[in-house]
Amino acid sequence: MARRARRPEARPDEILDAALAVFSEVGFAGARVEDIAARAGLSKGAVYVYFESKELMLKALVRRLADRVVGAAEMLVQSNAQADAEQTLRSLLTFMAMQLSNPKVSAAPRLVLAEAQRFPEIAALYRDDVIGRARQLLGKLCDRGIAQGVFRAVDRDVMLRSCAGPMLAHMMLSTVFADPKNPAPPPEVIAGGIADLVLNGLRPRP
Amino acid sequence: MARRARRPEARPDEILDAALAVFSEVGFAGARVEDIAARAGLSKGAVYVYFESKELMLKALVRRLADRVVGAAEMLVQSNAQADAEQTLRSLLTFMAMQLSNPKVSAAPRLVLAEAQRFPEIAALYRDDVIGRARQLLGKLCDRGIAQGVFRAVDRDVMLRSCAGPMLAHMMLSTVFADPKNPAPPPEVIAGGIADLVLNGLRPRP
DNA sequence: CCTATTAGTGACCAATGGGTCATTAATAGA
DNA sequence: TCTATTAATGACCCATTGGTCACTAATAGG
Repeated sequence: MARRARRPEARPDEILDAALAVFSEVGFAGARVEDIAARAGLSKGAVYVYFESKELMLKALVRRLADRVVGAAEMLVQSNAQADAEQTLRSLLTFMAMQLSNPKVSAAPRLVLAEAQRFPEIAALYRDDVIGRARQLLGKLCDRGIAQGVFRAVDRDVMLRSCAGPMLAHMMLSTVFADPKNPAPPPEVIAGGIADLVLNGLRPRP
Repeated sequence: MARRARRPEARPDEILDAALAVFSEVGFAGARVEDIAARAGLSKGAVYVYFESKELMLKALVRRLADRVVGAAEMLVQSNAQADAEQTLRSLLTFMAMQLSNPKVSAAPRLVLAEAQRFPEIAALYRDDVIGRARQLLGKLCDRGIAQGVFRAVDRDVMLRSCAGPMLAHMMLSTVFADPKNPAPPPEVIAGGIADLVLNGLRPRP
């Protein structure tokens, strides 16, 4: 086989990209290291230069990905720190729904959902680094809304489930369970509808 | 090994029970037919008397399970056909949240979420037999609420995501991502909170 | 009892795939 | 240009496991 250029610095990331693609297609157990290597343009042996085992690849992958979605969400909330909480939450929900409609973005959380049961360490990592931060973020936003008088008091665990849940459902429905015969409305419409419902739900009753 | 009594009629169900347990612990690809057999109190060979292959076991399993949760939900809505839509939806949401807090009940949907990507046939089956029916059910309930003047007009796809999503999130958070250090409030409290928020969200604005 | 039937067994086969390592080739430095 | 270093290869090893099948033993019927 044609020998490829030596670019050791770039390898780990390339391998992880390939691993995410393969894992999310056939699952962790079903993925062959040789396929991951091939997709990264390497031989199997080279993969083991950078990662000790297939399982450590999975962990590195989750660690690398944990930041991306939540990080972007935190950024969005922070940059809207002055705006009213209602508008910020609407932007956040819309942004998330749009992101998660993209199979490439949703591949990572989908993979975690699929494998968490089998790898308690990964479940714990995700719980602390993604779910925990999302809960914090929503909690703070919620406090702001309450202070501004636009949200009523809501438990954080209820808030987390009520905001993240529809996003999760939308992700699954627009990727693995997408029905070519009955296409759903475009994501921005769905996202807007969900935001309307949740925001209306958060409004204090007269 | 001690030979067990011959009870051919009961075998398929016993094997599927065992398969669900093993699949949901280690995933489909990670499950060994021999382990499934052992858990059912049989040898590997016997399993192949009843199921042609491991994959057909998975399909049979999903088919058998599809009914259970949605069937119960449909029953609940039907038996409350006279009551007001708001109260019915509250009961439905609470019932689902309680059910899905139980790892034994949630094992099946969790398994489907994990494997659907890899088995398009299973994804299609679940989409039609579970998600489709849930969408119908919520749509009808929604129509009733609108007719009674207690719900405002909501798109069915938004309704599906906004109702099923929090349940899904609750399921994942109370099983795979449960944090022993920060226990969530009891399920009935969470369920009530979610129902409050969603119902308030559905109320027509003055 | 004796025999026919069939549920159930478990040794075995063949393929698969994670992981290793001796070897090769590309580069850096002198 | 020559040598030392190291990125990368791929043939190989071997444990694992889906699936088969010749055989065993429990039951049913006469």
